[in-house]
Amino acid sequence: MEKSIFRSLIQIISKVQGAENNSPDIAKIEIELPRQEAFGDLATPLAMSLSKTLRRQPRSIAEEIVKLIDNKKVFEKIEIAGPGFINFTFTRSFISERLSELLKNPDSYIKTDVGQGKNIEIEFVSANPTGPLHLGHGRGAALGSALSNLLRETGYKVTNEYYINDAGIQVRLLGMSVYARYRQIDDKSYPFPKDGYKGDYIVELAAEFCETSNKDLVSSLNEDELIAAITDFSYKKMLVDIKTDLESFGVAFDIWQSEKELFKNCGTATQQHGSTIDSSECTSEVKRAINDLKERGYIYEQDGALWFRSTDFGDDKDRVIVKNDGEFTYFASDIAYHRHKLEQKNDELINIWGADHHGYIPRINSVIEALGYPKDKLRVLLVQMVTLLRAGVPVQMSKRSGEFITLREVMDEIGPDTTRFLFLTRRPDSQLEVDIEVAKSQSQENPVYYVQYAHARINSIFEKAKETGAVELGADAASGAGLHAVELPDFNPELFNDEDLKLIKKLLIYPMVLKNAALAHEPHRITFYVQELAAMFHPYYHRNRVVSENRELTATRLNICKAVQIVLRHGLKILGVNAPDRM
RNA sequence: GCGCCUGUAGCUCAGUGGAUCAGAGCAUCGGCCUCCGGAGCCGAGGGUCGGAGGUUCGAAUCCUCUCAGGCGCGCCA
Repeated sequence: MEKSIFRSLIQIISKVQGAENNSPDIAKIEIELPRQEAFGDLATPLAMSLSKTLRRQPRSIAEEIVKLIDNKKVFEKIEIAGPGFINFTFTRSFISERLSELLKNPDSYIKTDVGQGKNIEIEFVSANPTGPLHLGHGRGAALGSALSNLLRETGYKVTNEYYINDAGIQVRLLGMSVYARYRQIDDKSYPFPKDGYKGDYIVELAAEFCETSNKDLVSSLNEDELIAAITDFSYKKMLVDIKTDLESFGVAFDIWQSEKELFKNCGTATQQHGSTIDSSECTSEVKRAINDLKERGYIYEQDGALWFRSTDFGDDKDRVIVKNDGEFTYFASDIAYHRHKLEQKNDELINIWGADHHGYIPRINSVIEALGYPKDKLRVLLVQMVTLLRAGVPVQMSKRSGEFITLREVMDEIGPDTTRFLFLTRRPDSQLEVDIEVAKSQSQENPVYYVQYAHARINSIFEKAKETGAVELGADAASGAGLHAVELPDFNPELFNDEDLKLIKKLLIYPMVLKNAALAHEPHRITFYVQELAAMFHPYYHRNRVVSENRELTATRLNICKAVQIVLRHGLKILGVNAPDRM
């Protein structure tokens, strides 16, 4: 819908700007929703933004623009209001034509092409495989997958990626913890590692290893080998659990990138120690990355360690990548990882991190620049912390102490749909308090049900229509479950009342909402839109009888209902929430 | 101490590239089941947008300071 305004404005903007400034900045044409209905359907502050460069009064620019727009088929009226807003109101015939398009070709109507086929890679969750996912991870997972869906619907080619930190000390600590629990099965006094993971799941892992492992094989191993075997078993098991939880949560990844792989030196999986960096062909990603930076002159040695000069790119201090004991830091593999992603023909990278990693942003941005890429190639989105309460009392979250509430528990208690919706109705950068008791008790009046109910309700309207034979539904109607693909007789735009029109206009701006949400990387806008749409539909339903004796009116309203359902389904799908036909 | 994020209705939160409204849900109070699903609808009350300055014709929105909460500031991950 806003395209029609764009078209009109693009044609005339250069005329208005005149010869002295003939580079119409189309990207800067903003089209927005007026705050009040009385101000028309869509509005643009264009005249006001032009007034700065043209040094003219906004209202006079607006007048000139309005005079030049000549499209009576599309615009019912164009008004100048306030300091220089141009308000557009569409004609009924244009609205009805757009509604037809939405009904006949929903995909092409909804599809916008802000992405222009660009490859975009989103890395999210990436929790260490040392324990079950907790609620904070759930927030990142909800955001990441919704953003991924959103970008896919707006013309990007999206890859979802999970980075597995399977090479570091945390995994070793997991192994030591499980090993200790394993030994404790026979010897209760066996010491537990000081900073070990204390959760019950560690005990379970030990028991499981005990049950499933080959006894003869185990007894033939020395202690180091046994620890290695237990470590391997444990983190792989955790990874399986994580994948299972994510699946239940409706989150899928295209790539599971192992950190360990980045250290692989032509087929050997052992992590390389020592700071000697060779440049032979047969070398690990990590070493190649460091060599790359070295050649570019950003690496130096000091105090027996190898440093990356990130201060060249605005970081507070330089960062160590190989410690003086010869071990790589976590940062080293992260450099390699990002270099690897950049080499994969990705036009854009997005990382979704917990806010506790925000201090890490300058150094990773430095890496992008040091490798010769533009800084804005990578965008880090921060997800603020989730504070968990149970009946008003904060629950301490710590994997090490073993006291935390898992994503799995919450999904089991309140369901994946509610959990996702809960996360997606908040801006990612505001801290979130979740009271588990409240979330549970609210479940009957949860906003997600409100939206889903609108969808289910429409389905039952179709059933009613079919049952009463008020209109002839196409052949699809007979197929039973899920009437959303139903074929309907045409609608008659003359029958639209004010409420019909209001609802239809809300539907028609949906692509604009998607586009803006995609540009801002803010899926929560869809959540709010979908709630608003449901909040318009329910009252509409109560005041406007859909299935009636009047066949033409029935057909018209069924079409509107169908359009509402199409948009609701689409929006909910982006959010990763079910759109049930019955509840 | 320095840096990042956040302070909006009793609660949980939208709105924050100025103009064109301080809003939603929950909770509270009062109505609606001869009629397509009451997980719904209609209505009411409730906020000096943390505070103080500043810029402007105009600020929840921008600038400065301040108070409060969260999170960072390792040759940890």
